[in-house]
Amino acid sequence: MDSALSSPSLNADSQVEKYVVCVDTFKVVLRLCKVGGLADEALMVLKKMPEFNIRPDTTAYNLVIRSLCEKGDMDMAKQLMGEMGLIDLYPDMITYVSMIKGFCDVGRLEEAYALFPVMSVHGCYPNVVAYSALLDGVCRFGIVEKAFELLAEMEKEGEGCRPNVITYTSVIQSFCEQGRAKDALSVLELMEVRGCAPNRVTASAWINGVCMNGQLQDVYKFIERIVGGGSVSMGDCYSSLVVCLIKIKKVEEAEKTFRMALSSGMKPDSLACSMMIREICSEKRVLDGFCLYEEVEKTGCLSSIDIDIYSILLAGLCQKSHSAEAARLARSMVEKRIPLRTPYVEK
DNA sequence: CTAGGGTTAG
Repeated sequence: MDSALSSPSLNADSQVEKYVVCVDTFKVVLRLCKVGGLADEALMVLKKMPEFNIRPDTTAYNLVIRSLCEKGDMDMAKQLMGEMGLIDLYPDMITYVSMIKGFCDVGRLEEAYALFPVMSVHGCYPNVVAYSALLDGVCRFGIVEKAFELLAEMEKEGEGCRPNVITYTSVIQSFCEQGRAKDALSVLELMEVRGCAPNRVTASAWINGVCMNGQLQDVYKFIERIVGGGSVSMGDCYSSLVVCLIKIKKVEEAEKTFRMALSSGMKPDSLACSMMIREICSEKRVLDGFCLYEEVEKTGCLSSIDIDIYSILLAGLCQKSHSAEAARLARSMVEKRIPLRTPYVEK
């Protein structure tokens, strides 16, 4: 990056032919830096802009600030935010949300808090996203009472601040991860009181947390309860459970659960299907994996399954000389126009 | 640039 910027082809004095470098050109580069996690390079690019007589805009600053925040370099991010004023730019909601999230991520909660009065003074009134970012930090650092206080405050602030399903789900996730099932339950109850329906992400967060804490017995009660609410399907809950069981290496239980779900007419989601079949194949039970695949296919929920599964199955079947099954699978792959992954072509 | 989740190596 450094050499590219200082090379003769990208230089303020000798702009390449007739191509005009403008602020959007730089933003393309800044966006690339951001997705690539190159915060320092982004900063360098930003500093280069004036040499091209281009004044960075708020978006440009936000891209760099966000990169720095993601890297955890909050001192530099803070400095940059301060510098915006020097060229008559003002931080907007995106700037503040980035900063709040960044401060929370590194545990500097006080500084995250301190941004709220500042942004209000500048006419940028905190919204649900800003509050949720702060709340997320508060929860992650285990300050339960403060979390409930903040939720109440958001409710009081009115329309643009009211906690929504994403807000509540984040809180539940934090609590579940910390093994605070009771507190998580209070949040779920609070959602119900406020008329905010949990969704599959809420359920997944819960199931994950409880599984990780080894409280599998509680999972089934929870699933019954949340499905009873009518906003999450049984299939979604069992899919999350299967994914989770595989993650904690309880493969046998995962398989039992998965098969049970299938035979009770649920439609497991594509991730659960993919992971389950992949797992069975990795245990060298390719034929079992293939049978399960065919069974899953009958339910019609295979449309978005990980396409690598086909290659894995086909390669396994060939290797174990299950030619009839291999041929059947190959035919259906051709019909569905599913390409064979290159590493498997030889097989 | 705008909050929350989950896989992977023949």
